[in-house]
Amino acid sequence: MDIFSTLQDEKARLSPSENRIADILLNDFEFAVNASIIELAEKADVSPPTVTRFCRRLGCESFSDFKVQLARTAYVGMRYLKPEPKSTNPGDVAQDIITKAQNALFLLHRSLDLAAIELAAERLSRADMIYAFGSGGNSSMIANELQNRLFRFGLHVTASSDHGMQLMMAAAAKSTDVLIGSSFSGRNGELVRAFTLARESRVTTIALTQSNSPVAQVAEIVVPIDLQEGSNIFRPTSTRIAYLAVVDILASLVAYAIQPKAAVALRRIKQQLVAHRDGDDRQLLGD
Amino acid sequence: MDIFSTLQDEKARLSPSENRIADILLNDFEFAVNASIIELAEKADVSPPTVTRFCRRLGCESFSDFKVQLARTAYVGMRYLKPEPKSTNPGDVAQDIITKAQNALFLLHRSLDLAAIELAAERLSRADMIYAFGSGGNSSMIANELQNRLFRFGLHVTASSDHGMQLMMAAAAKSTDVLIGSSFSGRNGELVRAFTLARESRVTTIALTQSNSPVAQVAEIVVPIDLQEGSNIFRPTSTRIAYLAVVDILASLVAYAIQPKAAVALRRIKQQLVAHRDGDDRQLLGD
DNA sequence: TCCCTTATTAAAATTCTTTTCATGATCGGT
DNA sequence: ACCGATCATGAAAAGAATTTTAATAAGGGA
Repeated sequence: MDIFSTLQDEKARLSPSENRIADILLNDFEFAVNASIIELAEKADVSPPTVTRFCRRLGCESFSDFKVQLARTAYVGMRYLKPEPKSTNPGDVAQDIITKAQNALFLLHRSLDLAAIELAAERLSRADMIYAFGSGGNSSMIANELQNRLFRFGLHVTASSDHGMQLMMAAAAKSTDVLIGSSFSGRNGELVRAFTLARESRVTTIALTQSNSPVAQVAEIVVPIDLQEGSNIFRPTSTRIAYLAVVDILASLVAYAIQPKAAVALRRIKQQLVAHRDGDDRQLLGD
Repeated sequence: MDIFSTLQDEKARLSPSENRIADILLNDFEFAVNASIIELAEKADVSPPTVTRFCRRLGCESFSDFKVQLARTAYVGMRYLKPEPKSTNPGDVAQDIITKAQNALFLLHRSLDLAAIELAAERLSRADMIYAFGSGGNSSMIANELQNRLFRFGLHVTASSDHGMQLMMAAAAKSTDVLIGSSFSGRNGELVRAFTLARESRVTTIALTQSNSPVAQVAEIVVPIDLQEGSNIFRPTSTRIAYLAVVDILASLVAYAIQPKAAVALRRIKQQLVAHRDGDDRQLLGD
């Protein structure tokens, strides 16, 4: 577990002096990782022993252990306390985007519901047919991605971003099928309808969405993904990266669950692709 | 700049003793970040002053500064030295995938050609019409993503993953248009043809691909993305995440270049979406 | 109010880190 | 092969930083 979550958890129970130390960590992090215990103590207006105790309280061996933990967490975890890009020049924008993406992954990792993912993977790997639904630029990409990943293992999958088709497919699905749907906002009413319909025939329904959202409420298995977008309206990507990572995890688990079948299918696809190009075997599966 | 690249650069010039220290960092990193200078010196079979000198050589103030730098870089940067997932249980798979994704972003950030990106963004923002091409599950997703991002700014874009259409569109494009194509492998022969055709009419051509690949060779502007996939054939995702991040950067720079126009278009799209749902304004742009 | 618990620190002890200086090795040029 | 210069290294000393100890202060009930 990392320091910042511990800090969040403990902050209320901290004494006034310790709170001053915590504040420095949160506000002037750069200073904190570089300072000696004495400097830090001075800045917080406490004595060095208080700092040592503070570190121990947060689960560290010693002050230097604490600094290492801090630095380690911070590379990724800290940045979300400093929200916006410094300027619109390419270097800063790139840095900001990449940091946000790494953060999204970091937060995702922390909040993953592994049990749900495992269950979802298990159902997917046994499905007679898989329907992957999602609409709007983001979720439809996820639906396509699911198709793209799963068909390679020899599974039967189709993706749709068309509400009408989704409803018809949901109505036609059987109890041995799986419907997996993505909704970033959790408020895709049509998807809710499709899920509801599918559950009437006891089709397994899996939702990748925000927990406690309308979509989450109607799905049998919910893989919660709770990340809020940064306030910059131009940029919805980091959440998508998190979704992609979840799909990746799901697909990998499915692959492991059905190893032999998947390997055969993959080999065939690969041969097909290589024949179609110039025989370079090192290329990707697909482009 | 981070310690690991410095280490890579310097390693050849290091003395034998210093090399032993470097080896410990690379092989037993966990030990290294937690050890005191004395422990580290002992393990490397050198004296503490040698360690101090080693740290200075790598550009750090002191040993403790060095440890902080190390820990900071390591959270993301270090992991790629330990390649494969430990097991196929969900926790390990998730950890492995997320680490790889973060690494892909980390390596991408290091190798970004900002000048090329800036130039590409500038051309995109002035284009009369943008054609986004890509085939195969991965690149076609990127093409769609480009469309999805750019149309929101009021630009004219179309994406295609169909070779025939691509050729026709490339033939029809004018010199005020921009053709942007993605190829993970760089060996998409049809895309090469489309690029070649487009350049005959002096259409601006932008490639997101591996440097020095066939696709890169025919494009006017190359945004190089050079990451090799891990050896696990089940998993091509982390490269895609890097491509997505590049698209994100490009799209953001385009947005900044054409601010007012983009903001208006976005507002309209947002109203449309909100009206269509249940009026919750906090949701994403699209699902 | 008094006593107990907890928080805090000054000072001492300890441990870690760096500097200094001396030694040994290496290398290029005679 | 020899010499001198440069570099690498470590022992010991000096200097910091950190932790422990033990004593004080500050709250919070009985």
